[in-house]
Amino acid sequence: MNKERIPEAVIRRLPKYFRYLKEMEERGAVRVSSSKMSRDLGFNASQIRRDLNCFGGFGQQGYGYSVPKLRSEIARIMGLNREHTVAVIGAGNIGQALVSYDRFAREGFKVAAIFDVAPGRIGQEAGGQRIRPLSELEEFVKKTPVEIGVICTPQSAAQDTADLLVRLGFRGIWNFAPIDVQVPAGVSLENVHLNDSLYVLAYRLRAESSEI
Amino acid sequence: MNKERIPEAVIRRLPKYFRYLKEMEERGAVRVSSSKMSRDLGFNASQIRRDLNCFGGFGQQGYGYSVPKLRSEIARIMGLNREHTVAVIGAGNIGQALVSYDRFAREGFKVAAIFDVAPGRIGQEAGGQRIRPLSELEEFVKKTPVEIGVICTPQSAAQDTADLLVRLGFRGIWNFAPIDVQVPAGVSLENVHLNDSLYVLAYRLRAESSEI
DNA sequence: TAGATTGTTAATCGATTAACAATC
DNA sequence: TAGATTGTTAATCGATTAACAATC
Repeated sequence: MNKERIPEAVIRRLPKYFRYLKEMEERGAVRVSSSKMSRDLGFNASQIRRDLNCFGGFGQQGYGYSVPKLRSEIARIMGLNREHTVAVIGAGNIGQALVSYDRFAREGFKVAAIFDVAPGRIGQEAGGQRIRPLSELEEFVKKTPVEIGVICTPQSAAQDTADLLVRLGFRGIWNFAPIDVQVPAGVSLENVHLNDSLYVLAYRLRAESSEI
Repeated sequence: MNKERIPEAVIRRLPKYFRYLKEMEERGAVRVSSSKMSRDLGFNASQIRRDLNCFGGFGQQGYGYSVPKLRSEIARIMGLNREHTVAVIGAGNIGQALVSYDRFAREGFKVAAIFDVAPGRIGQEAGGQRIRPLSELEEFVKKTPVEIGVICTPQSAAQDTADLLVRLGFRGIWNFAPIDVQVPAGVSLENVHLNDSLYVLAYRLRAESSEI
């Protein structure tokens, strides 16, 4: 077990391990070796053992890893062993889709409420939730603590929304606006950037077609 | 200019350069230096010069880079100087949100059609498009060539959908299902993994709270 | 010309992979 | 015990950063 800072690359691989182990467990597997994981996930076996050892010695020489134990350890490391509460800011297409997307709820991320500023949207329904006026957010979080704010506003409102969420004590921000919002240290942030992903795809299409 | 393979890390930074230069151009900036970009983007200035030099010597000693020229070069490199056609497979929450999201259309990614298999969805409207039966996809792409397929199906149908898209000659796949789909060489693929991003956020929340 | 800034080589840093002793 | 596989150190690889000559 390594007590140093966890490299970003390792953190980004944790969800892959988790998804893999969850599937293995559902299929009834009880043990797995780093070499089997290597074959299935396409990561180097040394890398897998090294990654897992950042968090503790979960394996056993000569045997490998216990699938249920390793899955539950990784869930614990990622904080997936408890529920998270989420508030969605912006009830446009993406905001509504996220509220309606039951997969997140099934994985423990519960949408407590969805907010918007547009009078035409306030009061409408989205995913079984009444869309509330953003002006009620402050009061709402006083009654119902919420950890994660999801920014689904237009780009122009994204940074202001982030500032508001920080001021109201949100501890994590999941940003879908196509801009890197800035938050102070202590607030966790994931900028999603769907656009960037599409741009990278366009790049590859162009590169594939022009290089041969 | 460097004729070797472009590192993945450089490709992932291209969208950031593009967004930045677009904004600079809209504000009327005509020149920019690597050191100014470094301050604004938070990348090292050497890295920026090195990145841009992968594709060509776009700068001028003593002056820097022309904003409009660099923006248009990067647009060309990423294939953003032309339109792309897109078909969305799966008219659930995310599929419908993507069809309705006009930002993609504004950036040159036009949704030609949206498909589903559920009788309850077929014939309904989403973002001004009639939802078509997936069985019509083959016929559709014969008449209207489509480059990019967007997988918005449930996880269980994702790989089959990818296989179908490959068979029908799609050149790029943008996958929103929470699984790494496999495609043969020559087909470009971006797995989005919204879940993974949320898991990483949960990890950081947990790490922030337990390390101090 | 003098000043500025690129393009590019060299140095550093960090991440990945290989190797193997420890041990179940 | 013998075989298997981890945990961990050492070697390699690649990406980032620093330095500076080239040159506008």
